This record gives sequence, structure tokens and C-alpha cells, in this order.
Amino acid sequence: MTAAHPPIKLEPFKIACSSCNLRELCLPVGMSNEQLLKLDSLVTTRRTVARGDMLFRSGDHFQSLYAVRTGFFKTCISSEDGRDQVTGFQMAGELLGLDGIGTDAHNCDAVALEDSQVCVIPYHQLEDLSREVSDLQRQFHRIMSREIVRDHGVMLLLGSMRAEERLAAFLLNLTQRLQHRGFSASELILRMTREEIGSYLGLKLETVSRTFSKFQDEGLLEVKQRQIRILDSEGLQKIVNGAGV
Amino acid sequence: MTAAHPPIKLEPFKIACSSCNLRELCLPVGMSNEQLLKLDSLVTTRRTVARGDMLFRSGDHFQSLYAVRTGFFKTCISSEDGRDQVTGFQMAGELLGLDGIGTDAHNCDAVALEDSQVCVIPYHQLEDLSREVSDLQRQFHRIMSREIVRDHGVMLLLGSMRAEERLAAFLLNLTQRLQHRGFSASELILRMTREEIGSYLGLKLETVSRTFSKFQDEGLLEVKQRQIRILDSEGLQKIVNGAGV
DNA sequence: TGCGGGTCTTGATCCGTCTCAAGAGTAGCC
DNA sequence: GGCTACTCTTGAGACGGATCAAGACCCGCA
Repeated sequence: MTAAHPPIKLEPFKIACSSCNLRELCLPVGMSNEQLLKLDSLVTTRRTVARGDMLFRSGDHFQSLYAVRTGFFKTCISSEDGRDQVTGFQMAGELLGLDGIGTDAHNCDAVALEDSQVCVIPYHQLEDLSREVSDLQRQFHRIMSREIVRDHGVMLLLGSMRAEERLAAFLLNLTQRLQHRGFSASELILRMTREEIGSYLGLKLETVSRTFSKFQDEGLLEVKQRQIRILDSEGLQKIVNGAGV
Repeated sequence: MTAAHPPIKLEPFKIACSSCNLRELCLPVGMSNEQLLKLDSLVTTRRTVARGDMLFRSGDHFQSLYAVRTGFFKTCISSEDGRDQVTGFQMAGELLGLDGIGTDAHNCDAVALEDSQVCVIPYHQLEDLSREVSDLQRQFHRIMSREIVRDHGVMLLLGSMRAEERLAAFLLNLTQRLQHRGFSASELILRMTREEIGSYLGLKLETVSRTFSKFQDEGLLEVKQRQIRILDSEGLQKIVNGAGV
């Protein structure tokens, strides 16, 4: 860096929903360009979260929602007696923090599972703008509603599926979401440990590991630590649909 | 009915959120009287649902939310292969149908567990009004957010608790909600079968029944079919907190 | 290159819940 | 009142996943 050059701008890309490549997945869905400019003026900061760090923790005052821009998160709640439950895994374009609206305090911990970046969405400003822009309002409501539907799906999984069915459903869900984002439908790298998968699925890590091995033996998957290659996604789907019963 | 009398008015009480005794639990929370009048003009119809009948079913076009006015509901989803999961029980003041917003179609069945009455809240009108009345917007968002938090709590229950812990948590949750509505904290009548409780808690009906018997043997409860008397709610709380481990 | 800690796999055994089965209690209805 | 259908209780045995334990693998780091 020589004195002859002007100082390097640390924000080479303007933060703007209107030009974000995730706008077809995230809050901007269904909004016009004009409307997006208004959203741009609201979402002005990003936050970088290193792997293992928390974006927020349970009990923190709730002020903003966060949209995952890059990286991968888990959310988890823990009860007073130390029980722990992973309630979700979030990837690019998904929102974090919806649980904080009801009580003005976050209700779970959000932990980055790899180095990540999120867009900060000041919640009160979002409320203000969504009173003005009905398309934003609609999309926001849809996102919340879909989170509820997703949660009910997890209840079904936890309440009525066996270990193999749970893991198969989990893998299909992950690959589907990755596919929406332009990744391969058959190869994925797990960003979470067996224990975290187990917590999400209501299983112990040993059971998760055994089930991976079983799937591999049956030719459904190729498992190399956290690298997974799906060899027979229809076979997985059959397992989810209770073929093993 | 004689001709001398004018026709009997079938709506003896005007439908009005502003004068509803549930307004401290339901959508009107936090709204001024003036604002409530606007809500009144939106919520103009009630619907009666006989015990066993469905308010809506999965796949129905989504048009309205419903606020339980009297009675008791369950919501349940079923997967393609016939698996069934009760996702919640709703009582007076609670909203039904939030899961339909995301896809414009209901995602679960809502079944009345006793003769019930609901207020119909046309969703698009609610969206319109909540752009105008920020207090309504806020309360609506809170309700959705709390549903998400509730769902996460159920995930914790299903993912990490044992049968006794689940049932104890369920009973405490029920009595707490009933108490908010002015009912006794220690006596309740279950409106659902053992099988429905089991589905909600991820247990078989035999296990639910056995666990009730166990609680009775231990002096925590008095169980007479669906009549429950809580004798030691602190004891139940201890069980939830893992005292049995 | 070798060390140490975290993560993952696999085996053996145990326990909680499910499954199957029989019977009791209850409510609705002719 | 007596029938039927549904719901609930209880027992015995089976099974899936948890637990405990040992060792393998992998990565970051000295």
C-alpha cells in the first residue's frame, strides 16, 4: 500500500437487497425494484460471525432479524436442567431470530457452524416498512408461516418416525434446500457434527453414526466423515415413506 | 313462532372484539378502543363446529384465520404414508390456521374436540388493517412468533424427554393455560383421548395410560377417566426438570 | 513429524417404550 | 335396560435405541 493510492474501500460491494443474488429466496421475494430500494435503505449492515461464535443467545434483547448471507447456522434451545435441543439449521437466504418477536428477547442460541455473514434487519424498521409495502408484509408473513409448517413437520418426524426414517428425511431435506441454492443434489458436506444431527433428530450420536453406516452398507450413500454422496435418493424417499416397516 | 311476533333475531349478541371477554388473550391485545372498532368491522361472522367435525382440513384453500371463542380443538398433520401427528391443542382465545399463510392452503386438519365456536378472521382484510393499525400488526406478529417458540418447546419435549417428563410437561402446560382463562389450576377435564395425547407427545396410548396410573400411584394426580385432579404440581414440575433421572 | 483433542465408528449390554392381547369401564342409542 | 362401540387399563414379551466402552480417524499445531 503506497501513499500514492487512495485508501482502499473496505466495502467493495454495496449492501443491497436489490442486487443480492439471494433475493429470490429471502425477504425480497415478490417485491418490485422500486420497493427493493426501500428495503435497501433498511438493511444497511452486515455482521460476520466466525465458526463457533454466537450470533445471539437466548435471553438477549431482541432488536433485529438476521438473514443468512453466507455460511451455516444452528439454533438451539436448552431447558433449565441442561437438556439441549437443536431446533434448526439455517443456510443462505433463511431468517434467524423470528422467535424473539413474541417476547422482545431471543429464545434460542444461534451458532455459526462455519464462518458466516448475515444481513442485519432492524425489526422495528421492518415493521414500519411492511405497513407501507404490502408485498413485503406478505412475504414476511409467509416466511413466518412456513417456519411454523416446518416445525410441525419436525414434530411429525420426532413423534412418529424411527431412526432410519428420521435420518433419511433429514438428508433429503438438506439436499433439497441445497439444490434450490444451485448445489448438487447428490453431494453435500455436513457442517454439523453427528451429535448436532442427533440432537435435531432426537437421537444419540452413536445412533446417527450407525444409521449412516447402515445406509452405506445398503448402497444408499457414500459416507466419508462429513462428505456425503447420495447414491439412491429414491431409496431414501422410500425409507421416509415407511418402506422399512 | 306466531305471526304476531317479529322474527326472532338469531344473533342475540353482536359479534364484536371490542366487547369480547377474550380480548385480553386474543388478537385485540394492546389495541385501543378506537382501533378495536375497526377490528369489529372485520370480524363479523362466527362459525359453529360440532364435536368431531373439522373446521378446515389439509389442502383446503386458505382464506381466514379462526379465533377459538368457545370449545376446544386439535390440529393434526398426516404424512402420505398415513402417519399421524397431533401438532397442537387450541382453547379459547387461540388462533387456528396460521400454517395456511405460507402456501395459501391449509396444512393441517383442525378438529373440534367438543362443540365449539370460532370467530372468522378474513386474512386479507387482516393484512390490510394491520398495515393501518400498528398495534394490531405487532400483536399478530407476536402471536406467530409465540407459536414458533411453542413449537420449539415441543421439539425439545419430543427430542429429549422421557414419557413421564412429557406427560408432566403436558399437564402443567394445559393447567397453566386454563388458569389464564380463569379455571382451576388443579382440576381439569381432558377433552382429548389418550391416543390424541399420545400422538401429541410421541407416545402410544398404552404408555400414556400407564404413566397416568403411575402418577396416580405416586400421589401426584387423581385420575378418573378424563377428569384429572392435580395433587402435587410441584412434584410434576420436578419430573419435568429431570428429577426422575 | 509427532502430539493431543475432538470427532466418529463399532461392539456389547441394558432399559424404556412398543406391540400384542385380554378384559374392564363408560357412553350413546335403540 | 341392555346392547354395541369406543375408550381405557393392565400384563407379558419383543425390540429399537440408549448407554457404556474401546479404539480409529482426522485436524490443528507445536
